[in-house]
Amino acid sequence: MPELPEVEVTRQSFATRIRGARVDAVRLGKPLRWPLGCDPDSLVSQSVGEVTRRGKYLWLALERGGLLMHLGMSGSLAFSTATGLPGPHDHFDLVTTHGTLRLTDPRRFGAVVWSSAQDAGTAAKLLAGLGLEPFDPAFDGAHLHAALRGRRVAIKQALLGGEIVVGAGNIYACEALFEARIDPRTRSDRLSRARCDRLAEAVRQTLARALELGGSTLRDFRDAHGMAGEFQLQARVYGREGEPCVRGDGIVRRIVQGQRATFFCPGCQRR
DNA sequence: AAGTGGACCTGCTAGC
DNA sequence: TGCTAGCAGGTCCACT
Repeated sequence: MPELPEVEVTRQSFATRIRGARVDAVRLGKPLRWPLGCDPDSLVSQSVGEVTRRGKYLWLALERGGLLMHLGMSGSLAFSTATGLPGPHDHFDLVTTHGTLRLTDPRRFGAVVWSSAQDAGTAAKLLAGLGLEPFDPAFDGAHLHAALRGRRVAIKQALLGGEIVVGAGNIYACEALFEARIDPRTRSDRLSRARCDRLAEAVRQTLARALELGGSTLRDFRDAHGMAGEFQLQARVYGREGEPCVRGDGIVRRIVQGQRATFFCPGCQRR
């Protein structure tokens, strides 16, 4: 579910409220993608610091380390002072003096991983090798062009890979390629510098716009206040197979790349 | 090294 | 109405 905008919207919706709280209890549900990596009780009494984001990961700083959180495909976080009894898909509760942070994740591709200040362990491995943040000024056409050199994969898959730029998942990768008028099947190393300029800009614009709108609500995305996003109303190609292109250049097609659906307009998106 | 496909898990929906 | 196949926002890992 959550791509960068959804993760960032989630972060913003509880970061300030949880800051300075003290952990009272931790409750675990079913196993997530990775084990927590510590005794849950060892988190109790630690105070909560900043909540930051790297790619689609959230980092919740605690006194002696922190928690690296990922929402996977179906995860969402809620932060509330009136958290009810856990349901079948509630797999992590961080009960604090300011409220309870709860991860709900039906498919359990998400994760919450402890990382101590001394030994970052699994968390460090997960963050290693991530590409630039899309809003980092260093992410531009020149960077993209250089990073794509020698890569023969389709540009769509290079964007999704996350080693060049993080944050664009399946929806926003499709949308950004549409904005940049680039065929998602284009071989990465065949993109001119000028097209890389356009694509880098399109990635930033697409993510920024989704962020302003509060993220996507493809199914049931909610931020930690329970607010729905509105980007779905803005998707120009994603999920629009068979519909006329909004530019009027053809009919939106659906293909499969790397076992993921890709939507694009063969009329205005060129190789 | 880069590319490919499988794996993880559950819920929803389209189609029969 | 009820069952089943197929699909879903991510990304790690093993293998070629």
